[in-house]
Amino acid sequence: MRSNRTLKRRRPGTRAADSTRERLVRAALKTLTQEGFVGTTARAIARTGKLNQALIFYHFGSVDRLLLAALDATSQDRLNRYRAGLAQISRLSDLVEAMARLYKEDVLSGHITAVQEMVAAGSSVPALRKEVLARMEPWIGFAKEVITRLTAGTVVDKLVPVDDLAFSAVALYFGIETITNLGGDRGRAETLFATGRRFAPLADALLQSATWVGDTA
Amino acid sequence: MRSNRTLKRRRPGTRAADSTRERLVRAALKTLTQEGFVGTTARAIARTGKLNQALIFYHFGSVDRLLLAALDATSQDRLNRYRAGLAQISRLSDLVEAMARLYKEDVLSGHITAVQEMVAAGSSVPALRKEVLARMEPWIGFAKEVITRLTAGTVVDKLVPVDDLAFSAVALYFGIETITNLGGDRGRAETLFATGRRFAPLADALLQSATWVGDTA
Amino acid sequence: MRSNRTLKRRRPGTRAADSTRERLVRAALKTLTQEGFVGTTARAIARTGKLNQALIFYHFGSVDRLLLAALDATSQDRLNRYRAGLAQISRLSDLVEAMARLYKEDVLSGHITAVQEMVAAGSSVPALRKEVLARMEPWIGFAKEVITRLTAGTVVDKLVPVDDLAFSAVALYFGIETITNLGGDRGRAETLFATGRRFAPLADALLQSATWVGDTA
Amino acid sequence: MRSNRTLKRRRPGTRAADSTRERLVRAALKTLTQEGFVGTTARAIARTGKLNQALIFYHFGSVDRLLLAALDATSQDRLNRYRAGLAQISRLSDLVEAMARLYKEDVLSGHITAVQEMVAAGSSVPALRKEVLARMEPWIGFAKEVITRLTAGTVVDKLVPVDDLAFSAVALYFGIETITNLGGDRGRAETLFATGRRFAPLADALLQSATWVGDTA
DNA sequence: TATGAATGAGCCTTCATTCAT
DNA sequence: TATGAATGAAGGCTCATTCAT
Repeated sequence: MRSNRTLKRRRPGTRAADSTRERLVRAALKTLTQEGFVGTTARAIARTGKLNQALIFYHFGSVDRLLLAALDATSQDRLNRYRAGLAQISRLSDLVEAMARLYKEDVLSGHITAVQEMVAAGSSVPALRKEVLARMEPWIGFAKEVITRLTAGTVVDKLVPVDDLAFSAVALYFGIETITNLGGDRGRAETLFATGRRFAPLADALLQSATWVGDTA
Repeated sequence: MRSNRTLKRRRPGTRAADSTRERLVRAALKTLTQEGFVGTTARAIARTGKLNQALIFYHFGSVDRLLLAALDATSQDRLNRYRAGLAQISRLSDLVEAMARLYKEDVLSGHITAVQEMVAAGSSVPALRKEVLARMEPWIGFAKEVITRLTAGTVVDKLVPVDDLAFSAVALYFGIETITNLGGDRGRAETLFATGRRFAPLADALLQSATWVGDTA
Repeated sequence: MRSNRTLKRRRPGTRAADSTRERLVRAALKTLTQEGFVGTTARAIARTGKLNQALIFYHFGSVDRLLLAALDATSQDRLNRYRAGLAQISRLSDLVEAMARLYKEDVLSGHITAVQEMVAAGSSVPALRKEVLARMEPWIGFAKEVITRLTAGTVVDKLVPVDDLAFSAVALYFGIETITNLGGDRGRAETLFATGRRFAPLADALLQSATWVGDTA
Repeated sequence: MRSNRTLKRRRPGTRAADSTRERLVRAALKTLTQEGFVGTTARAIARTGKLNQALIFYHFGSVDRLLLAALDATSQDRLNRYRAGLAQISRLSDLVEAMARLYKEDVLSGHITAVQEMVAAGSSVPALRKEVLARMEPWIGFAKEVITRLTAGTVVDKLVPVDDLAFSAVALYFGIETITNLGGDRGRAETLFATGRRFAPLADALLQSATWVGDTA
């Protein structure tokens, strides 16, 4: 079984062959979304990318490490996008808008499915757990930042532990993606965004009022 | 690839051998929690249950079908437990208490990990998706019932679509379990329960007041 | 592999259960024609006859022995039919007619396919060879009888070894069946009969004249 | 069941590894003659050729496809031999001589047994039928050529459909081989050749005279 | 840097057969 | 006489990985 191997380091000279590495990463991501993690074998990846199977091992040492690298790449890329997209946000209603936009990007690019597949893979394969978890942490940290910013000076900020909120936010996000991926339809997720959009203004108002109360106290 | 097979029906006469079926189901569940889905091979299950590998195919026709049967069994069992445990609940604070208790049961029995593994498997293996999803629906339905009961006559009931809440609740639950399973530590989930416990009374009060408001209107 | 086992004797009391034996034999024959020898497993036979798999072993000791018994039964039955059908024949033209009729019977009953499958099986499975061959010999003997009768007093009788003719006749017969079975169409065999029918009178005439010549000599 | 699989195409770059392909083909052929079709498993072939089992699947995709490739190879090879050997033949007596020589070659090389095994396999395994039949057709075509040449200008040519003769010739050939293979002794086949040798001159004379008759007409 | 070939382990599944009832 | 359950062996095939070039 592929995923029982240990994750040994290996990384040949990072010169011109980077394009091959990139092609491998892209192929891995694509295969992940198309075939699911269990279908993402060395052969399948190579087929998807029209590459030689052995290149996976030459460049990444193992399939798992390629997959992790792919997760890294996509995760980094998306995190940057999210940082940029949410940088100026200070109200829930804006947050919802921005998130809806970013989520749509994720869906279209297929990246979210790939990431979700890797999270599921983390469950399925003990050897991957630690590595996958490590790649989730930045997201929790980022969620924390955003939440902190948005709730600064409100009751929420004072009463609710941001850690819990951040953890829950990320968990909810992946939970939704997991079920969505099972059903193959994005309908429910989109409905959720719509609902969120409807309530954001109200929540913003509540947060505001709560802030004043907090201030007078 | 095991999971590429179709899921053919099969079920030999259900007399005395039921205990074998049960042992197989238990072994499958145990293997799922111990080795992860990818490690839950026919051989591994047989080893865990000290059973002959061929029995899996005699009784269930395929590994996937055994796994699904195991999910069925555990899911049914737990759903009953949850129904019973939450039947009398009408306040959030009670809900949190009850959930915390049930969750602890789930953790101790290992059932929650097994279920989570199967949900992840549903992602990883396209052929399993539909089946796993079908087994999630009852939970969403149940969540809807509970939420409906708890929010009856409050603003929430009037404003927020229960479907969205139910879906989110289940997604959050599995999202939390997924990350928890990655980390191998229950700490974060427990912290969450603690936080929930702290806020439930407040939320109850808010719901109540909201109810009055609604009444006067 | 089923067919690697030795053929041990076994035959429980031949009382009322004969009907079960018969059903098994019929099921074996039917499976042979429908699934081919390799598809004729204990399970498949049991399924075809809606019988319990274990009965095969109870009544016949092994799948191979059931198959051989089936070959016996069908072979005996058909040989009787052929004997009866060709008993009064003394001319080639009559022979062709009779054979065409018998062949049609064989085809309709499916028996010929079953026999052919067993002959092929004899090739495929060394352990079956001797047994199958033994069941072919009566046919060669019968062919010899018929040929002897038909050529009695003709040149052919004096010049050509009847053994060779008989052997060739049977070989031709099974050769035709083999190719026919591959193609799934009886067309070629029927064309052959038509041609035979056309030439039989001529051949009869030749034989006759040859007889006279032989007589005068 | 091995033979239930579909026959997928596959053929890796045909450079240096051709010798492995050849070794596989040879091993398959040898196993076929030594163990019979049913005993010709991937493991058995690998053992015979002292090759890694997985090579079969690497190079041919499936056992059945290797077997078919083996049949192709041997069939092509022998057909060429037969073409060459019978190219100059214009009389039955020469034909019998040439055939006897070629047959002996076939027997010694074991090729005829292998082919016969595959023909039997075609019967036994529905999935192989079409493929095996397709590989028989060239032989029927070749037989037609030879028969046409030999009977050109004779009554036979005018009266008997060559198609029937060709079909019968091939059927007889494989029928003989089948029974021979069952018995494990070549005696009967050789006797047949001897008889054929004895009668060929007579038949040639008859054909000739028939020709004259035809001419005068 | 790339590749075709090769390998050993392992997987799911099925088979013939046996056994207790 | 019949049957459901069980078993050990084997089968076809795929996988991750390595190797020689």
